[in-house]
Amino acid sequence: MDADFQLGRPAKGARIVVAMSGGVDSSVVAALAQRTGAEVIGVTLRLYDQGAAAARAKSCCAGRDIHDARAVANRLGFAHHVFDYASRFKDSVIDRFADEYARGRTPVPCISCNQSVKFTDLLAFARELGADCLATGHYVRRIVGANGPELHRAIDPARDQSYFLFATTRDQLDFLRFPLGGLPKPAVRELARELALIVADKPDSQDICFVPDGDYARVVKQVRPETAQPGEIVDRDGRVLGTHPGLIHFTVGQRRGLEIGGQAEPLYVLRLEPEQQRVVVGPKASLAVRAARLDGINWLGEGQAEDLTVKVRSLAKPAPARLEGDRVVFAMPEYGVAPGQAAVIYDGERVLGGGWIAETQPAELEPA
RNA sequence: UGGGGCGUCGCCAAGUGGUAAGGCACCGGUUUUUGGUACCGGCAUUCGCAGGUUCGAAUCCUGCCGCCCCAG
Repeated sequence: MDADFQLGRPAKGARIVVAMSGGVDSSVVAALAQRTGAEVIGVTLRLYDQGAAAARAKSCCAGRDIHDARAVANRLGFAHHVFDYASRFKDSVIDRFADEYARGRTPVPCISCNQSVKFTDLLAFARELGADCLATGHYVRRIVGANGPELHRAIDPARDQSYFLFATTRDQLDFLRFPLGGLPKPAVRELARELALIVADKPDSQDICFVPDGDYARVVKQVRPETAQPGEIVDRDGRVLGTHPGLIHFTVGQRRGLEIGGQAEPLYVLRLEPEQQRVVVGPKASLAVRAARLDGINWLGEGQAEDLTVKVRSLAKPAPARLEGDRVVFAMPEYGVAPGQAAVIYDGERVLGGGWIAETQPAELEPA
C-alpha cells in the first residue's frame, strides 16, 4: 500500500515532516512517508506534564507516547525530534478549555489544539525545517481541485475526523497532508503489524488527551478554581427542581448527572446560565433547535452551494441545512446543540468550512 | 386522641387473596480523538411495624407508629 503525499515533485529529495503522537495512525503515516523515498522527520510534541496522564494507555503525547514515537522512528530509521510545547498548549488549549466552561459553554479542545499548536506552531516549525509538507494521521482527505486543495471527509464515515479540522485555513491546507483519509482503519493496523511497529495493537485514543481519567471538571477547577460554584437546577418556569455542584459538570443536551427523580420523562439540560449559576432543564422536545448562529467562521469553499449538510458533533451523520448569513438553519431539528461546540458545513463529502456555535434558536416556542 | 385519608426500591407509581408492573434517578457496559446523546444490562425474597386469619396476603382482621386533610 502506497500513499500519495501530493508533493508535486519527485519524492527523492523532498522532505516530509510527520506529526507523530505515538499512536498507530501517525506511526503508519511516517512509515508511508518513508516509503515514498522522501526524507522523513518525525516530530512529537510534549503537550502537557506527564504525571498521572503518563500512566494512561489511551492518552496521547505524554511520556509513554513520546517513547513509542521514538521507538517507531528508530525502527524505521528516520530522524525524530521531541519538542516541549506544554506552555503553548496550556495557553491555547487548556486555559481556553477552562475559560469556555467558565462562560457556560462547551469547548472542543481538539479543535483548539489543531488550530493553534499543531497547524500554527508545529506547521511553522516544519516550514522552517524546509519541509515540503506536514503530514498527520487525521482521517480526512485533501483533494486537489480546480481551485486548489480541498478538505474532504474520510472514506470511512465512522473514522472521519473532519469535524475537528473545520478551522484549517487555506494556507495551512496548502501545506498539510492527510494520507490516511482514504484508508479504512483495519488496513492501517494491518500495515502497522506488517511493519512490526511497536504501536500496532495500541488502543485508539479517546476522550480528552490532557484529562487523565475522564474527569475534565477536575481539570477545569484546577485551572479556574472559581468555576466550582454550586447552584440551582430549574425548569423553564424557574421552578427549582434541585441543586448542582457546578456548571462545569453540565452541557446542553446532557441527561445524566442531574439526579432529579420522580419525573414522567427524562430531563435534559436546555441551557446554562453562568450569571446565575443556574442549569435550566426540560423535556427532550424542548431541546430541539432549528438554527444556530456561528462566530469564528472559517470558509474553505468557493461561493454558496445548495444542499448543504452540517455536523454539530463529530460522529453524527451530516444533517441537511442551509446557510443564512452567519446562521445555520437545520431542515430537521437538532438536539443537544451546545454553544462552544463547532458546526461544520459540508457540500457532499467536501468540508466547506464551519464556525463556533454562539447561540441557538429553539424549534418550539418556549412558554413565556 | 371527633371524623376521613394515606404509608410499596432514592423519587413517582401499578398491584384489593395466588406468590412485587412501569417511569425517573442511580450503577455497569457498548459506541466515540470534544462535551453529550442513543442503545443494552443491573437495580424491592419484599410492600411502615407487630401479631392474627388462610394451603397461600402488599392485598382480609387487630393493635401500634408516622404523615396528611377536615372539624373542634
